[in-house]
Amino acid sequence: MGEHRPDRPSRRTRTKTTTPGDGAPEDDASPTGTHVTLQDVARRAEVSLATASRVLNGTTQVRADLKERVLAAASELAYAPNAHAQALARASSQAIGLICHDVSDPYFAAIARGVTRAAAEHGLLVMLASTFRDPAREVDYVAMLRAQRARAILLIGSGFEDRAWERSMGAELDPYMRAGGRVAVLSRHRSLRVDTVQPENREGAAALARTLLGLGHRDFAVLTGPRTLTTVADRLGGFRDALAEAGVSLPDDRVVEESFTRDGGYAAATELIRRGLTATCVFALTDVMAIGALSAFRYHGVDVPGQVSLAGFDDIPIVRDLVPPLTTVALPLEEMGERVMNLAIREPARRSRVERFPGEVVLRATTATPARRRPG
Amino acid sequence: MGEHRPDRPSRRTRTKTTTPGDGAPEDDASPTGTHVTLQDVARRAEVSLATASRVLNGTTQVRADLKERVLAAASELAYAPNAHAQALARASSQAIGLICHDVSDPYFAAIARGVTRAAAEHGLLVMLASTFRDPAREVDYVAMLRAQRARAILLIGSGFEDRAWERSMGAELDPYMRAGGRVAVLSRHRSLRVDTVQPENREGAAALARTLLGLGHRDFAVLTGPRTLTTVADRLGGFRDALAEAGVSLPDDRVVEESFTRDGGYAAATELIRRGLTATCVFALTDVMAIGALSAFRYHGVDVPGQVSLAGFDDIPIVRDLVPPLTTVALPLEEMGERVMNLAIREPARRSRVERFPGEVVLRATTATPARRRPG
DNA sequence: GCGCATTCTGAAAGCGCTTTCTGCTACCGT
DNA sequence: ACGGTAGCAGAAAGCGCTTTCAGAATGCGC
Repeated sequence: MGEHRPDRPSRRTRTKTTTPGDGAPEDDASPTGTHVTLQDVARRAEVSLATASRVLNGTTQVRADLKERVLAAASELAYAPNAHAQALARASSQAIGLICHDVSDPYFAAIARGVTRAAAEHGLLVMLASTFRDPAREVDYVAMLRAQRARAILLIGSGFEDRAWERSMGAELDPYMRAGGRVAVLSRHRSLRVDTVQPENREGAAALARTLLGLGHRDFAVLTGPRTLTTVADRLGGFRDALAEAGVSLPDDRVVEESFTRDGGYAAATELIRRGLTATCVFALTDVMAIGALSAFRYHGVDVPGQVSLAGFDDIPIVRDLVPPLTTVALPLEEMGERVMNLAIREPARRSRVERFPGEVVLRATTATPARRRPG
Repeated sequence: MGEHRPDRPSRRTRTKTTTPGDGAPEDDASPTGTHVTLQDVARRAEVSLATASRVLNGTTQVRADLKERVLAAASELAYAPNAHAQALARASSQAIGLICHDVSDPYFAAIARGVTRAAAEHGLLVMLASTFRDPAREVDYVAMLRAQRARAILLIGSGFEDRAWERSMGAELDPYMRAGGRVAVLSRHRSLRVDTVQPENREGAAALARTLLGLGHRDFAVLTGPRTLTTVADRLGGFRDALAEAGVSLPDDRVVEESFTRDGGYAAATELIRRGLTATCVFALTDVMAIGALSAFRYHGVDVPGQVSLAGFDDIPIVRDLVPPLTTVALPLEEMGERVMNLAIREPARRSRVERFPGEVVLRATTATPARRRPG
């Protein structure tokens, strides 16, 4: 019946619980406890819920004056939409999950940087989980992320070669993916048929081996992490195979296994020394281990590269600042992080994509031609 | 996209018809698109929604056989509760927000490690945001986290001493806190009345200054980050004041400002050299800058600590592996991360708590008694 | 055997939002 | 002038869960 009133009639319609005494100052701020809802905004703007929603989302054209009222109301009330309600209503969330072993490891930190950067570009929030290398915890996190209806789950870091783990991981991941969840992994392959960013560990390690061989080394030792990690298998395998091609063998007692950490590297190098270091060149499977090894060598008065050459893998940013700067196989970590993120939110392909990132051998000063004791 | 669920009313119909109890228990694994809901579980267990919910939450005693049926159904369907729906219904979420400048900075990485560890203990998920030192982005993230109804928001890293920023930050934080959101910060104080973990930057820097003075240095230079950061003000202030107490001044041209990064440190040190380095001791306001500085000195053939001593601040893990190992002021970064997390989820106090963490000067090998050119 | 307290179950009302669907007004062509 | 169409506002139906609330079933005392 009514024309749209050109003038504003008394504000506040049948407000149920609006604060009485609508004095001069715009008193709205409920003192505590409850959030401002879209309903509040709509009421204050004297429009329907639907209209308020439309204005705020720009879904549909809304008459200019209404639009303005809504916007004003929203800002006056400092309205923040409830992302959970939105996620529920839209059946999709604004968050992606990132699972890695340990954020404070420079390798993961660099990748996480790439991921968060890429996520920011898409207006996504990153939920970060560190498993501290506990497979069970990894599965738990996937469950949580699944519950959060994360738009995608990113698994960063080597998978475990373990049947039980693969099974329970699959039990979480399968239903997640079946329901439309996206999964992408960095650096793992076995048993997971998902989009993958794959550093060429095997080839990189092989290339490194050849380079080291080219320097004249014939006597190697390797500092490795847990053998259940696919990365270990690949890097160690690639290295060993390339050596074998040149007729150089890598006896088992030259491979020292420790945890994939700085301290692990330190311990492994120390163990090597204890066994009576004869190798002229040591390959630490990750830069982080190499850092520890370098310190161990220094501590024990073993000159690098004078007495022994040392090489790592990953090229985390810090290694160029070491003394001597570390020879390593460079991986574009941050870029890999961006790629895995982008893979995950891209339209799913019929079959899983694999993006390979070759490693580039970068020779720095921890390696030199073998100076002593060449194997006869 | 077709719905293939015969036993499930298609979305958004107004059919009130609950499917009558037709016997045929079969058809579960929905091929695609839609998640398993509690409704599905209840139906399969032939109990009500309420009962299923109660079983899964252990809210109330439920008859043993029903309980068993629900549990079985849930596991057979690989049910994962929708955290958004839970958050909505319970009006509280399982996630906390962590805002830092850059995860890949070892300082933040170490803190993030502590935070994620503590969060895991409480079954919380951490939503991580890197601002890349952009104040506007920081405010945006708070808005997002607010929308997510994050249980708490953790602001890690120095705040900006900037009126406009403080205002817009407050505009987000105030309503959030008023609605029951918890906020805790690490390393900032101005303008935010919230629970705080406070490294004693001023005192730490002062203690460092005194130690350095004690070594015999009288001629200092400082490598600093952006002056709008409170951390810069505190560390620089503390250092300068302690110097002043000993009658040593720190002229402005001895303070080089660069970004708070490794490259910033490198650039700042290079600039110092360009100006004709006369100081016998250089204080880099963060270890990360010190790392860059150390490399710059090495590159330019300046011996540390032979020609110049160098000290940092924070004691990030890597600095003990530098050559020479870096003298610095140690902060228990990981522990601080745990504390700020715990502060945030603890019952809010009537007035904001402040937990102070003193820095401990740890002398390593980048500092020595001044070997040359003593002033005066 | 009956009334009443005691459990436990299921129906239903939200939580805050999006998105039909319906219905209105204004405008168009003829 | 009239039907037809476009454009836009509002009512209401969910999204998947938790949690009252009321009702059914059981047990007890007398």
